[in-house]
Amino acid sequence: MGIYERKQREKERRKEEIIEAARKVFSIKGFNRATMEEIASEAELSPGTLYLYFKNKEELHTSLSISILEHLCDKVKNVVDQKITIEEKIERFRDVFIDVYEYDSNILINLFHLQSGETLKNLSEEVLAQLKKFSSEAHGAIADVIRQGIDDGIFIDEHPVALADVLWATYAGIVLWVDSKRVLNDQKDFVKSTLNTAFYVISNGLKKR
Amino acid sequence: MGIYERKQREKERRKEEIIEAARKVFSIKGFNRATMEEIASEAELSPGTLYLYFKNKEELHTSLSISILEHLCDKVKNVVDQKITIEEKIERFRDVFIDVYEYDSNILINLFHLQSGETLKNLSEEVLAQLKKFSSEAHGAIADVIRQGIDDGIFIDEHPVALADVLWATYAGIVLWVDSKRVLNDQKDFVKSTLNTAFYVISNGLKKR
Amino acid sequence: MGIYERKQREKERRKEEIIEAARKVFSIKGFNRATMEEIASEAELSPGTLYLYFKNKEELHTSLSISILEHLCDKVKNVVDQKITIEEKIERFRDVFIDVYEYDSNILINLFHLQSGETLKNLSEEVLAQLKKFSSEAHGAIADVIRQGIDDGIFIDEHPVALADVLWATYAGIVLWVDSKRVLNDQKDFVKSTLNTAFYVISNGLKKR
Amino acid sequence: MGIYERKQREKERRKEEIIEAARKVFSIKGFNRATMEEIASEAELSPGTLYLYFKNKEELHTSLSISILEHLCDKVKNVVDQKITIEEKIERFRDVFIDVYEYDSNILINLFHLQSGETLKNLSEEVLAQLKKFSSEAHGAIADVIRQGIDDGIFIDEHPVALADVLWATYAGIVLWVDSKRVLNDQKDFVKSTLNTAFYVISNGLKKR
DNA sequence: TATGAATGAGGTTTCATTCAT
DNA sequence: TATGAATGAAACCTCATTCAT
Repeated sequence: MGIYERKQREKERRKEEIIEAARKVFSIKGFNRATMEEIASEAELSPGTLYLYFKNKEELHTSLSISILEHLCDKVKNVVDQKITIEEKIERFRDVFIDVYEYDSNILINLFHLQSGETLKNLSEEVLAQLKKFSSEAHGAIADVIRQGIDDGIFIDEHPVALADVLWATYAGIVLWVDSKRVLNDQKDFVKSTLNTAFYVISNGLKKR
Repeated sequence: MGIYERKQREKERRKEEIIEAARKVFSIKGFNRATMEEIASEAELSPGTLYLYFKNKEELHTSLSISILEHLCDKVKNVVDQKITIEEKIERFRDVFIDVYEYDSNILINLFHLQSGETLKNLSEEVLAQLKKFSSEAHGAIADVIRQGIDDGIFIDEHPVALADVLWATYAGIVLWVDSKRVLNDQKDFVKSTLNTAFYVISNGLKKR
Repeated sequence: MGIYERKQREKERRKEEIIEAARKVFSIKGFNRATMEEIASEAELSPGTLYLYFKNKEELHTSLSISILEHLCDKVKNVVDQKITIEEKIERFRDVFIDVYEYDSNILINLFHLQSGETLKNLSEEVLAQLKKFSSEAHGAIADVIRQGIDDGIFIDEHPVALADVLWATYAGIVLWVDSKRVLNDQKDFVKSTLNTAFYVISNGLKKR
Repeated sequence: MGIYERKQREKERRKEEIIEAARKVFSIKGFNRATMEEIASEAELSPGTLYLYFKNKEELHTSLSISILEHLCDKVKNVVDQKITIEEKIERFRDVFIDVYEYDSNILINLFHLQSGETLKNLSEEVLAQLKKFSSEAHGAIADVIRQGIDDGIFIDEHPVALADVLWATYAGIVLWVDSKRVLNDQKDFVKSTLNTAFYVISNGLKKR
């Protein structure tokens, strides 16, 4: 391994460390209440160092979101490659969503929260590109499975991309909606059952009659 | 009308005016970038005055959210009272969601965005109560319709509240998800068609086979 | 006096106070080393308040420069109006320059120091306009006197504006040059004698032979 | 050449390279906006290396100033040695000033700008000594010529050092004054003509009647 | 009730400088 | 000698909120 590669790898490792620290802080405080100083302190670095690796707070946050999106994307693509029926794949998607939610629900909530217009202006090209990449890959994989279902004559004749949107959006919606209900109604952890119901309804609804 | 009632009514009117000004500013700037001074100026009041009517920025924002939630709630309940079939009612819910989205999509996005854990701590009891009230009323109305569908043997045998959750969460999810896709992929205004697809799938999925 | 005028006047007074505090701090520390907090503290105000009256540090500094430029301008115009010979007026200009230098040499030095390209970009239109106004008025008044001298056949046939430039630049140059010499050679306060010599040479040089 | 001399020479060469890089960056950005990292990058070195050759940013800047001052000094002394009349020498001084201005006006402006009190405190003895040396040499050379003119009965009976101050300060003043006018009035490149006028007035004014 | 000037804590960010390698 | 990652102090500026009038 050349000296350049070693440095590059070292740099990646450091980035990961910072992202890990950011995960903890953002998770507890949310974007606004989290401070760069706090994240730096969590990473046992000085505030200035963060800026050697991330352009600004916004970008650090997005890099964190990307890391979870990448994770999600990997798992979704993994489902596609499995040798199982279409219907089973749809069920596996549900499981992936539940897994990821359980892995880090707060960051997932932030992921959906912060992908709004104004937010994306301060991001570097690189980060924005990654965001798009993983986002469209995950989405594309789901659309592919649905397309297959349509081709097989199992699913209703709707545009597969639109159906993938529905699936994905439902996921996002349940995560957020349930989060707010948890606060308002002091109910806890019914994401799982709600997702189950949702997927039951949707997979039922996808099928031709 | 006594002097007390008149005062009370006057106060309500003033609150409405402020909320209206806040709607404009939050809609354009989002929660963080909007300033109390800007809202005050839009309402042709001084910053200090806002604090006579709302405890803080957070609460003003939530009051705004509530006003749209109330609107949504009214419309949902209106659907329930109509003399139409269950299936038509489900279709009407879709129309209500589309209407409200078109009325003020930005605020609606904020409504979902900001109902997250940390945010709700600064709210007064009164505001929190209202939030819960409209939220559960709207949700309950939907659940009632679904329950009816189940009782009529049309819909699948799932818990009606859970099914209402799914419906509602799907709505929230599509609004948010589509908003972020708009930014990432430069696509515009396909909320409507996505909602259509979603409701088609779901209403299909609700039905017994 | 109406309420509006009173407020306006009050605001002006407060601006003056801040400028006065800034004069002290900038005078001792120079532009870079002076901090807004220090100026605020000198003015017995909070840092935030400074920003109610001045857009930023740059503009506060320039406003200070303007106040001395205005003073200089007044005195120059005053000389022009006096009923004395052209040659006496030139001598009076010298006295004005010496007076102003003695009034606040440090700020005067800053005035010349900071009127450089990059600096002026952050200023508000209003401030920039004032800067130009006083600058060109003072300069114009000097040019007028010189023009008179040329018309009277006393002075050499050069463009009066160019000659005014020379006079003015000599002033600026001596203030700065002498300031740096003071540091390098530990000489003190020979601005006056240098200005005297300069004006002697120049007024001699202005005359036709 | 011994190993010590070679090292010394090598060190000088490296210093020159850094100064050259600094010239470019300071010239474009000015003292404050220029960063050590940028200068290092321009010199194809690392930031840390700059500190092996210069105590700090201030001293690097001053070294740059000195290099131009040395250049100026050389040229001035060169004029003195020429076999021409006193009056021609004064004219040559003007040409030297114009040449140097044209060579690097920005750095020259900085040279005058930054020789103010506070700035000089961080300089090493060595650098300060050089600054004084070239400064007084150039100035002394001019004074010598003027002294000669007085002795020859051509020039007015004033202290030659004071007259040299006037000449020098006029130069500094025009450079700065013209720079600020350029910004305020959008006029360009009339340093030359202003310097011409100034020298015409002054050389006229130096002469006895 | 309404004002709006003043507050001041606190955040992000920059960058000259250091030091282990 | 050279590196360059890391430091960390410090600065500017914002803005929600208060309170005397």
